[in-house]
Amino acid sequence: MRKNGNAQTKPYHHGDLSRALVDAALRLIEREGPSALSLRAVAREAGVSPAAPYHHFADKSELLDAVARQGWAALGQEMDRHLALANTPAQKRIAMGVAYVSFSREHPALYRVMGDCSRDQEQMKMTNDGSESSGYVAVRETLSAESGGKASDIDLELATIAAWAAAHGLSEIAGFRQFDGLKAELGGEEAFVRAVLEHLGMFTKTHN
Amino acid sequence: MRKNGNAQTKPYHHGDLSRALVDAALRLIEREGPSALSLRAVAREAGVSPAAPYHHFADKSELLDAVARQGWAALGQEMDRHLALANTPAQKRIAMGVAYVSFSREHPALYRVMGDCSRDQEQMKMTNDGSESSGYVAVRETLSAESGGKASDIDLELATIAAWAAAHGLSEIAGFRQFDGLKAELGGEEAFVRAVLEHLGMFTKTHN
DNA sequence: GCCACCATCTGAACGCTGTCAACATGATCT
DNA sequence: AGATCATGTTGACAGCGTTCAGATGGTGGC
Repeated sequence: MRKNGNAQTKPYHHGDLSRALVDAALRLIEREGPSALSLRAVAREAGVSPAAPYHHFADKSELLDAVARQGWAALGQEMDRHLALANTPAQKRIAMGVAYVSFSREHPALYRVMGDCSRDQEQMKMTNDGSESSGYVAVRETLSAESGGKASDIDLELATIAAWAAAHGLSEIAGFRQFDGLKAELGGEEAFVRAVLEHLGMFTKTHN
Repeated sequence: MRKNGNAQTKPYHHGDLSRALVDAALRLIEREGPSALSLRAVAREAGVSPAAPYHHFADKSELLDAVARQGWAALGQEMDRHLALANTPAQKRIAMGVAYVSFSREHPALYRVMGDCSRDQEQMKMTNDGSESSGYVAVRETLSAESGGKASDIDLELATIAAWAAAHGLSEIAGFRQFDGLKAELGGEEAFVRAVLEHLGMFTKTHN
């Protein structure tokens, strides 16, 4: 009845409404913020009736899922781009963190939708299949390289999770007004983000 | 016209509807989840008409604000409780992190409301006045003690922000299913959280 | 070339939501 | 006692997600 699989088959009437709806949602989200993102508004933006999306998505959350996937893909590209500019593992680790937080700060509404989707599904939805996201793997590999390959698998996993948690947490609080003074002092938000990330383990005792 | 200040003056008809509404919201949020938290549902739960809340809160978000403040207060108490059980600064740092994440994991719906409010107001709303939250100060003091008082103010601030970001980030991803195996291996979710927090700065180079 | 089929889109409807204006109630002050 | 005003109710409005019956029009079989 309803397509749940790859919605890539060309539609008949519109042209490609699935994609048009996602694009309309992305446009709306950047223009009006996440609270303005109603199904009806998306349909309006795409120029179709409020019921039209239901032939392509089971419900609103499935449309938001598609938007979120687009967002995670873009974030992954951004991390790759920053990664290519860094040389040492330590530089790479920081570069990925800065890329992650910068993206979330430049597209806060989209990042919010991405986070809501992940939370609802209780997983990082960065790939549509069940495999690990390329970003997650890249972080772990960088940490592995930084340890000289001497870290155990479990330590590596835990450190990767910690890094991811820090990036996500910083993404959500970096915009708080109480940091405005500190940002000015450090020369901008990116410098602030970099500084925070560099202070992550400042007082963590060495592990055995 | 509408009270925006301390809504603690005893109401006439109901008894204390402001508080009753917040309590009803907390009850609803734990029972039905955050998506069921509509103004009308809260009024229903409190046994009043849908328009009654508007004599105590300007709009829905102001009611949620009050709920969030209650949540931050409870979280602060929980952190204090864990703090009292730890001895060394390092233990205290970890204990506060575990307390934070445990609270958010035990009351996920409430924590979501708390986060949404903070995000909308672009600040950590842990106190109703503009002062720094006691939790934030406690973290900074612990980190200061751990450094032996030798860390600069700015380093201390950055490290505190990093710690807060990590705790918040871990709160949001700790429930993801992809960590279930790791949690089982480590002996439960709290052990997992503790392990992640201890790996926070695993590969961070020493600062100068 | 025609027709039946079916994916796609529309229009109208339902119950829900947040919010408001008008009105009712009743405690408090003089 | 009577005025006042904070508090509560009722009824209404637009907008929301969602569903369903029916219109539309491209596609494959004959």
